[in-house]
Amino acid sequence: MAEGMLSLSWNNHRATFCHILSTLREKERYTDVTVACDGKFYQVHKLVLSTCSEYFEKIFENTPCKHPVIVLKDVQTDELEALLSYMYEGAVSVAQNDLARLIKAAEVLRIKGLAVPDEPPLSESCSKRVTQSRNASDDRSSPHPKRRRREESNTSLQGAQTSTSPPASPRVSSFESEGETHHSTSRTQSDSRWMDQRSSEREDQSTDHPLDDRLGDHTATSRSSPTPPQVEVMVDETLVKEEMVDHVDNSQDDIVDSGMDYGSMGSDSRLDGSGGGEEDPSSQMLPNKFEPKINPSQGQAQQLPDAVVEALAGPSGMQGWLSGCEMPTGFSGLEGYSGGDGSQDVHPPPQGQPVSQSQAHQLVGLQAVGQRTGGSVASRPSQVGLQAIGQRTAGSDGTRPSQVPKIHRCSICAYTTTHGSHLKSHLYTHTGEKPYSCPYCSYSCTHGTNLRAHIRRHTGEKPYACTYCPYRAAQKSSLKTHMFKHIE
DNA sequence: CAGCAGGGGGCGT
DNA sequence: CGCCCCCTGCTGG
Repeated sequence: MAEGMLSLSWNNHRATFCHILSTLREKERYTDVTVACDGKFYQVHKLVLSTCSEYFEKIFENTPCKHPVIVLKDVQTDELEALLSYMYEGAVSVAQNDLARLIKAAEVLRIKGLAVPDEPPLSESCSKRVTQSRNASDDRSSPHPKRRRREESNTSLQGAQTSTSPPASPRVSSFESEGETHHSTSRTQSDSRWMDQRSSEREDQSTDHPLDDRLGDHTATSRSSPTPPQVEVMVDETLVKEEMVDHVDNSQDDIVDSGMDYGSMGSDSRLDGSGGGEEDPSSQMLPNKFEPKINPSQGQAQQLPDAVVEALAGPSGMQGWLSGCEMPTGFSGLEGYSGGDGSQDVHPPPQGQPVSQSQAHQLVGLQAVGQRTGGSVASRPSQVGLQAIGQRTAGSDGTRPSQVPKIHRCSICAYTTTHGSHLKSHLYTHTGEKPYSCPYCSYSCTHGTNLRAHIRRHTGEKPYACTYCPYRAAQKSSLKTHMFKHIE
């Protein structure tokens, strides 16, 4: 720099940034997006999500509302929590058995560094990609040149990979070219420090691995290494890189475009974090509590082999699902945020019913990780999560009987109504949005009627007068009660 | 009494 | 179909 110019470097910038972000998340401060997952709601920041995932980035680009709610269906809460920790802190600990699931979820959400290469500046990546794409096959067979992956266990990996003949992935990027970057410790990047762990990975992203590879990979890792249950997933670490590499190529773009189901709606603050398909109305307004911990028990439920198998099957099956799901099941991409009414015109089978076989299949495919339950997918309210939050259905059999009143169903809970607008207000109970604000105080609510009743408190208005005495009540029910006195 | 939430009906587009 | 309004029931303080 020119003379007289000083380069000020904040040594702890990265650590501080990470810490503050985590803190903000814990305190749910400045959060501007809610991620709903299997009955739980997580208040997070668009900035962080979009920084760590193109998927989220696209969602936000296409979602005008200020505080969208993204409903994730094929991701389980423990996975989401782990991924959030990963995004906010750059690292997360995950049980080895859960790794496959986690990666799978990361793929779905296109989490950089886990499922998607943490792309370096475009110009660079593009050029490289082009040149390398041709060599994809080569890379595939030896994708880890530079990874310092756990050398111990990867022998089988390699075998598996070489044996597979994957479709060439469009997303090849081989930053493998040695020597590219090194550790994130370089000072110049201080601004983006909190993310740079990931960025350091880009060097190894060879996204061209086929699913099969992934399979092999997982199996190998999970089985061959009797290692401790906990695997440290550090972004800088080889472990992650390896996984990432393997997963990257799953047509993530498709996912983004066709939209996993997510619905978004405006919401303010409080969301029900109580989980479970059916919401207890009384608990709905409880502040959402973020649970930073990965739930180990959940992870255990699924044996590794299964997870691996699913992981394998998932991506490939998913594409079809994704592209086809929109129409048939009525999943819609961005819809239902406060601007609209959140209801979807779909004809999904009501609980537990008739999803056509093909649809069922697709649904199954969508349950990326863990919950592939065959035909029963649609039967559990909580599993409907992926669908846009509000949905409507014509007939239970999906045939749309010509004049049966349309049923609008909430896909978060079992609530149904024939009134579209009722669904809308009902959804407020899930999103926490309270559009009606009192001009006199900070009170706000979800019903205009209730607001009016509330305002009477301020105005002192008591519209309900007793016909027998001067008594007046602010609530009709009060007058009713009062009238009993006269009747007696 | 205050607040919440579901249901029904009317009206305008 | 969406919006608005009203009614009602329930809960908790």
